[in-house]
Formats: sequence, structure tokens, C-alpha cells
Amino acid sequence: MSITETHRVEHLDAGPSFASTPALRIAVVDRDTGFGTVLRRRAESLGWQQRDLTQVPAIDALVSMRLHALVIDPTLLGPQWAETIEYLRGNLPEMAIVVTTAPSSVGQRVRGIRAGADDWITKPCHPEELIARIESIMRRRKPAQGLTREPILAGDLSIRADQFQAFCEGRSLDLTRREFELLHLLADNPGNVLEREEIYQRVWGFQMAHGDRSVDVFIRKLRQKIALFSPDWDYIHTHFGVGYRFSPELPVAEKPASIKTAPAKRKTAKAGKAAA
Amino acid sequence: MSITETHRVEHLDAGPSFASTPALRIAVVDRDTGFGTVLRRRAESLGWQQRDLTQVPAIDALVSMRLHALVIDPTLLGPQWAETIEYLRGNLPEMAIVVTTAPSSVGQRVRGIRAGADDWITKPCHPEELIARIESIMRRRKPAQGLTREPILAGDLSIRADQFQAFCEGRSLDLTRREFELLHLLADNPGNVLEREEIYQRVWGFQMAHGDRSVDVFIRKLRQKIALFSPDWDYIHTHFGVGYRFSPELPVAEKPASIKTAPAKRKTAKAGKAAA
DNA sequence: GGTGTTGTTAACAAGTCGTTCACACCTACT
DNA sequence: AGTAGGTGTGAACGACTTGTTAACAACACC
Repeated sequence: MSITETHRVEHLDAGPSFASTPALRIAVVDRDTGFGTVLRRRAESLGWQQRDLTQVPAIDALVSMRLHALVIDPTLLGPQWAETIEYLRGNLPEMAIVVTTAPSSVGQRVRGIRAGADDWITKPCHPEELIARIESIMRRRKPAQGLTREPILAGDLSIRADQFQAFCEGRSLDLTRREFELLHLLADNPGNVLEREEIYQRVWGFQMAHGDRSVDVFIRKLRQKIALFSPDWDYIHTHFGVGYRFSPELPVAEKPASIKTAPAKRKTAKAGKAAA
Repeated sequence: MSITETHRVEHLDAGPSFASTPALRIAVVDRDTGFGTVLRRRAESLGWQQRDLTQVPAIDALVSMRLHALVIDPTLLGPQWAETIEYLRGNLPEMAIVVTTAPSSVGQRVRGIRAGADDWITKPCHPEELIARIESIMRRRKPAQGLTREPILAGDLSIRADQFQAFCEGRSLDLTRREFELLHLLADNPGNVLEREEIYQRVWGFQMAHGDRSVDVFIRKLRQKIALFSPDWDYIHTHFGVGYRFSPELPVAEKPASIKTAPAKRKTAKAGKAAA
């Protein structure tokens, strides 16, 4: 079932795992309480809240219920059922309206859907299908904005996904897109060591070729640009043979006790450079 | 809290004024061309464009078709039909996917809907119902995130959604519809960088085909028209590799050559560049 | 049917950025 | 300590992105 093993670069931060619909509030309007009972069992196992009604409440009451979806049998609405649906749709444009009926004619279904129903299901109907259809309707209003674009604060930096840019005291670090994505990925997993392979796969989007040094080069560019604005912190730490770890730290004074991972003085490298 | 704003903003896509669905592009993938023929009669009378196919095209081809809806019989997709639907949904999140089959099991329907189908209709099916259901799905599409209808003041410009036009000191910039919608979108997210893909999707309503330069061309037209009336401001800023950002700024012409490109770094020492 | 407007597509020019290479330096291990 | 391989650094080339223009197609209006 491994359709895509692309680790999404998104959603790295908090979100609980299930991508399915979070928790919905629904109401079932029907004479037959049996169907409501069966549905409730499944709905509540999903964390949904269900309310069983025997008639359609007034608009004000409906509004205060803040329903995500209303499941309704139009026979309860009398001859003006279509107008009622139209009225509901007009006043609660965000709420899903799902009609469930005994076998009906094409004309009725078309009329109901045109009046504003989001779906029309013929009873008897399996609860699971009803739930799936409600989820499908709910899904339609999500996908516009997917990413969590929360600013990340680390040391003197603020990393803003909505700007594709990092800032230090309000000044832009002037990162390119790849540089930013790399920093964003690292900063989204503070304290974690990320292997080069994983970094490459999640930022570049495909598998790293053997001997590819792109990650190293970009780490260097990042360190350089960051140091221009925030030289007092160490943000990106190298783990030899493994990868890199993001963690804003104020460099400690030389301590012999400090173990290997701390790359104490790298500045000496610059000294001998002039000859070249 | 979905009920706060009762006034829905007509999504930019097309729609002149009538509440019913404007003109949709749909494709029917089926072995039985008869159904497509019957449907076409009705669809074209509504001004819809219909395309009959006997197999699912590649994603690139689908993208360039800019379909609003795809009507498909999963028996054409082979045993991996659910995965295919999932794939389509992932790559064309805005396109409606309507499945039409011979009588099916609850399990199949749930699977298909969970995989991303917006509706599952059992054949034989009346064309009118199919059309009504597609319209219903399309109706759901808009609320994603409406733009403000309040006038936006930015620099010397005032952008009025109620007039579909922008003004500078009372004079109309004479923007076309698309030009205005692009400007409106940008100006409604001041300071934020919007990716081309997102811009295209929200202004044009479709997923951007690879290599499409429409956004760039319209950005240029916008800049040109704006500069005619308000040459002292920079409104639209390019973010290389990402997209555009709206933010009225007075250019810093006074600075001789210091802060413009890359400040203070010898990076400017690029070979032939400095001479110019 | 003609005309003007609007949107799309193609092509070229000008820049920018990403990859690669070479080499210096460092770590870990024998 | 010596060595092999991993990492830091700088520069150059090439691929890609963007600006710009113009021709073309689609559409509404007269």
C-alpha cells in the first residue's frame, strides 16, 4: 500500500496524526430513531457529536448548535420540503445538508439537490456510507490552506513560513528558497539529528545520489548567512557521520569535559586560508 | 465557527451573476459512449464543455484540461481503482470526482469516497441528477477563503471589490477582470509571499500547468498599469523561486549603491558584474 | 461579419540560484 | 601517530526562473 513514501515536508509540527475529519457536530432529523441510534454508535466512536431530533428546529436554534452537518428526511418537512431546504441552505451556507429518503424519483432528487442539499441518500443506508459522504462534503472546504505556517522562534531568529524567509530582529536574512526550506525543516525538529538522506529527501523531494554534497553546501550557506545577523548563537550542529541538528545554543567556554560532539573552535580554519 | 460571515464572496473563478453554476468543463471517462452522448445533450444546453474519454489521461494532460469535474467508471481503472482515485484527488484537489458504477457494495462506495471521490452514483443514472450533483459539489467549492469586500487602501491605490476596479486618486486604473482579481488577491494578503501555484489556483481556479507563465504576464500588466498612475511606489515584489508579495513601499532611490542587492558581502565581487 | 478587447501562449533576454568540483581541514579508527 | 573517509569552504559553470514583448486565439459588442 505504499503509494507514496514521500515524507511530506509539511505538517511537521504539532498536528495529531489522523488526517481524517477531526470531530464533527451533526444532527439527525428523522422519525425513525432507530437509524439515529445505529449511526450514533459509529459517529461517537469517531469522536463526533450527534444530536437526534424529530423535527427541524428554528434557524436560531440551528445556528446556536453550530452543526457541521444536518441529516434529514424530507418527509418530515411537509409539502414545502424543497423550500425548507433552500431556506436552510441560504441561512447556513457552511452546514452540510444530507437528505435521506425512501426510494425517490429523479425529479425529487434533482429538486432537493438544486435546492441546496449536498447529498441525497436512499434508505436503507449503511451508516458508514453516510459518514463517508459527510466527510467527503466536509473535505471540500479544507484543502485551500494546508500548511501550518506558524512562525518559529529560535535564539535570535524568527522563521516565518508565510514569508519563505527568516528574520533576525526584523531584518531579513535574505535566504533563497532552498536555504529557507532547509532551515525550516531543521528548525521544525529542534534538538533532533537529521540524517543527510532524510534532509535531502524532504527538502529536495527525491533520493540523494551517492556523493552529493548539496546538503553540506547549503548548511554552510545557512551558517554563513545566519552568522552575519546572529553571530552569538550556534544554531546548526554537525554530527559526524550522521547529519545535522538544529538547536540554538550560546557557545560555552572551553570545557575539557565537554564531549566530542561540540565542535569547539572551527574559526582556526579561516586563518590558514589566505594563502590560497 | 463557520457561521460568522453570512455574505459569501463569489469565488473569482468565472460566474457572471446567476447563482447557478456558470459554465463548467467536465470529462466523462467511460466505455459506454452512450451515456456520454446523453449527458452531452444536457450539458451543452447549459453551456458546459464536455469531453468524452475512454481512459484516464496522464496527470499533466488532465491538468491542462482544467476540468471542473471528472465523471468516471472505476471499472476502467482496474484493480487499483481506489488508489487511482486517491492519486487524482491528491494531484487535482479542486477537481470534482464523480464515480458512476453499476450496482456496488457499501464497502466499495465507502472506499471510493474515502479515497477522494466526491460522489458515487449508481447507473443507470439520469443525466439531470448527475448534473445537479456536480453543481452541488461545485457549490461547496467557494467558501474556502473569501477575500475582503472592503476597500483596500495601499499607497496611492484604493482597491474596491464592489467595483472590480482599483483607483488612484479617484481615477480608474482600467484593470481587466483577471488583472483586478490578481491585484485584489495580492493586496488582501499584504506582506505575505504568495506562491505562483496558489495565486493561479485562487485566481484562475485551476491547478497551474507546468510552464504556465500567465501569472508572470499578468503581474507585468499590473505593474505597468499601476506605474502609470502611481509611479512613486513599489507595490508588487518578486521573491525569486517562490512568488510575489504585495507591500506598498517607497523605493530607496537616494542610496547610491549600498543596500540594494546584497549588503556588505564580498559576494558582490562576482566576476564581470561590478564593472557595469 | 467586422472590430476591439481580453486572455493565452511562445520566444528571447537578463538574472539568479543550485550543483559540482577542487582542495583544506577534521574526525574516527587501526 | 597515521590514514581513510567525512566535512568545511570557495568558486565557476550551467540550468532554471523571471521580465518583457509580441503574435495568436477567444470572446463580446456593434
